[in-house]
Amino acid sequence: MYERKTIPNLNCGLDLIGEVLYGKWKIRLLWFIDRGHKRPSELQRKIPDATRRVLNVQLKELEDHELVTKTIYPVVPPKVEYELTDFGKSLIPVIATLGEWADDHEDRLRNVILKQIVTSDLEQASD
Amino acid sequence: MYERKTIPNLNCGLDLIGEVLYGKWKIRLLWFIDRGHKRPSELQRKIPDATRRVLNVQLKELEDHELVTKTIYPVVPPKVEYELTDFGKSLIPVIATLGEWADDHEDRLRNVILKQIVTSDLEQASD
DNA sequence: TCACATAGGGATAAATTTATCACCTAGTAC
DNA sequence: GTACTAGGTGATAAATTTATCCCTATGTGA
Repeated sequence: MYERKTIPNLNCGLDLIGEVLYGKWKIRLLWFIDRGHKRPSELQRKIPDATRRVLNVQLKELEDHELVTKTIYPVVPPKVEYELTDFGKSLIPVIATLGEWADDHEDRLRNVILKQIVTSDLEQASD
Repeated sequence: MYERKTIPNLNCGLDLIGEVLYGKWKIRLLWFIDRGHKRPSELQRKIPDATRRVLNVQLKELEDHELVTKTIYPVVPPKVEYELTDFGKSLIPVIATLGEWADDHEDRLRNVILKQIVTSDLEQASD
C-alpha cells in the first residue's frame, strides 16, 4: 500500500471533506450503494470506466473513514455487501445537491470542459 | 503546461462536476472570492498552505471553466481582481452545503482521518 | 543603487492517484 | 481435469497533480 509522505492539512471543514471525498469514484460509490447496489459486481457494472482494483481501493478507504461497512458472507461463490453507515447516509443529501447542480448545468459544463480540451489539442498540433 | 494523455469520462453529472471542482484548492478559491477576497495576494493569505504557483494554475482553470473572471488593471504595482461569474455564483450554495456538512461532523471527520494516518504509521514502524 | 510590493511564468522534481497485469481462493457443473 | 462464478491482492507502470526553485517586470521610497 502507498505510504503518505506528507501530512494533510486539516484546518477547515473543506480540508476534512476533501480527505474523505477525494478519489475519482468515491462519490459515485456512495451514491450507488445508497441506491441499493451493494455488491462489488453490481458497482462495477454501474461504473464500468473504473477497474475493479480501483473500486476495491476506494471502497477500502470509504470503509476506513466509516462511511460504509463491508459484510463478507462465508459462502461459495463469495458474496460481499457494502452498506452506508449513518455517517455515510448523512452525506447523501450533500451529494444530491452536487448532482442536481451538475444536472442543471450539464450542457454548459460539457461545453467549457470540451472547449478546454480541444483548445489544448490545437496548441499541441501547432507545435 | 501539462498535456492530458487520456480523455476524461463525461458520462454523468458527477463526472462533469469532478472536472471543474477537482483540484486541491479550487473550492476554497471560489469560496474566498465569493467572500470578497478578490486579489491574488489576499487569496494567498487566506490559503497559506498553497504556493502562489498552484493558486495561479488553479485560478486559470477556474477561469477556463468560466467560473471566475480575471481583470488585470494596468497600474503599477500590478493589480489583479478575480470575480465569480453567474455560473460560478450558482455553485456557492452547493459549496456551502459541503461546508455545513463538514462543520457539523468536524470532530468525527478529524477522528477517522487521523486514525487512518496513525494506523498506517504503525504499520510502517513495525516493518 | 538596493530593496520592496505585486503579479506572473518555465523547468523540473516529488508526491499521489489510477491503471495494468498477473495471479489466488474454493466450490460446482460439465 | 477445465471452466465458471464472485471476490480479491501485490507489483509495477503510467498519468496527473502539487511543490520547489528561480527568474521577469515596474514604479516607489530609502
